[in-house]
Amino acid sequence: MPSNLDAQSIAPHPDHDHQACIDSALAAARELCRDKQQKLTKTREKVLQLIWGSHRPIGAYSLMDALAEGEQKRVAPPTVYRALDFLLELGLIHRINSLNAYIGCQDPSHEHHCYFLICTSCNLAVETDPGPFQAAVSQLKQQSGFAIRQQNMEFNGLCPHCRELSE
Amino acid sequence: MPSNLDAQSIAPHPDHDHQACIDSALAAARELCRDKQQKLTKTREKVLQLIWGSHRPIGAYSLMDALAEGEQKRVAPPTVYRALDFLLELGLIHRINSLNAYIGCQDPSHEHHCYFLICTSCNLAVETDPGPFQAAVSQLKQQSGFAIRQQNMEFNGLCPHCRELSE
DNA sequence: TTTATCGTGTTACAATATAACACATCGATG
DNA sequence: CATCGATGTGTTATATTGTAACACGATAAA
Repeated sequence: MPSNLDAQSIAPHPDHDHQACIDSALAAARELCRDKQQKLTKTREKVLQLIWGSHRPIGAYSLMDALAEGEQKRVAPPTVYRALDFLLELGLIHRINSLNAYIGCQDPSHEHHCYFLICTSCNLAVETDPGPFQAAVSQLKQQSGFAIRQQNMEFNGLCPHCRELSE
Repeated sequence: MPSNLDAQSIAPHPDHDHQACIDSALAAARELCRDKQQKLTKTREKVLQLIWGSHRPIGAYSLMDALAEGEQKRVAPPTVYRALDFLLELGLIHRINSLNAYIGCQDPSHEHHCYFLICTSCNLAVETDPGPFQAAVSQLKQQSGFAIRQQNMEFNGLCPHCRELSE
C-alpha cells in the first residue's frame, strides 16, 4: 500500500501527493516486468501512467483521447486494448466491470482477488483487502461445491469526502 | 429458494425439474407486480420467461433472437432494454456485469445484494446468500468511511457438475 | 370526450470491444 | 552477416452492447 493515503481511512485523501502514487506505480511496474521478463513498452507504460492519473477508473476510449493529447495521430482501439490486456494479464491494473473501466492495482506484487469500493458520486475507486471475507468464501465453497478461482467484489456507495459534501 | 435444487448444494441439479423454476418465478413476478401496482405486460413477461429459460445469464441480443422465434417481426433493442430495465427495477432479475448478461432473481420478494457463483465452463450462475459476508462488510464500512449502498459479488470457478467432468 | 399517463414502435446512433492481416523490430542462430 | 522466429504495433473493418429522440396507441381518470 502506498504510504500517502489518509491515515484515518483506506481512501486516498483529496489533497494527497498523487505524483508519488504515479511514481511508485510505475516503479513497481518496471520491477514486475523485469522479474517476469516482460517488456514495458512505451505504449504500455504511457497507458499505465494515464490510468494512474487518478484514483478513478478510466474507460478505454478516454484513454485513447488522453493518448492523443499533444500527438499528431490518434491510436486505434486495438492499440489501447492490447496495452490493457497486457497490463491486466500482469495484474498491474484491474477492470471495473460495472463501469467498463480500468484502474491501477494497488499491489501488483502478487495475484489477488479484486475487491473495490466505488463512490457513486465522484467515481473514486479504492482497492481493499479480501482477507476479512475469506472465511465466508471458504464456507461458500463447501456449501456450493463450486471450485472458486476468482473473486470480484464491487461495493458502491459514497466515499468519505462525498459523504461530507452531501450533509 | 425453489425447493427443487440439489439437496447437497445450492446449485441446481442438471436433471432438476426446470419447468417448476419457470412457473414459480412467473408466479412470484405476478404477485410482486400486483403488490407494487406495476404492470407485467406481455413483453415483460415473455422476457422474464426467456431469462428463466435456464440458470445461465443471457444477453440482451440473445433475448431479442429468442423473442423473434416464431414471430414475423423482430423487436428492436429498446423494446428489450425497456423490459430489462423494468425487471431490474423491480428486482425480478439481476445483471451479471462481467458477462453483460441477465439472470432471474432467486428471491425477488425483498431487495438484496447481488452475490453470484458463476461457472466459467458452462456459465451456470447461482445466487447465494450475502449473510455470511456482512460481518466483513460492516468492518469495511468502519475502516473505509464509505457509505456502502450496494454490493455486487461475482465468484468465478467450476460448478460441481463441470468439476466432475474435468476430472 | 378530452386529457394525462404509460407502454411500445421506429430510426438512428453512441460506446465498448475484437478479428484479421500487414508490417516492423529485434535478438538468436546458422 | 543473413535470415528466421517471436513479439509488438498499425490499419481497416466490423461485432457487440446500449441509448436518445420522437411518434403512436391504449387505457383510465376527469
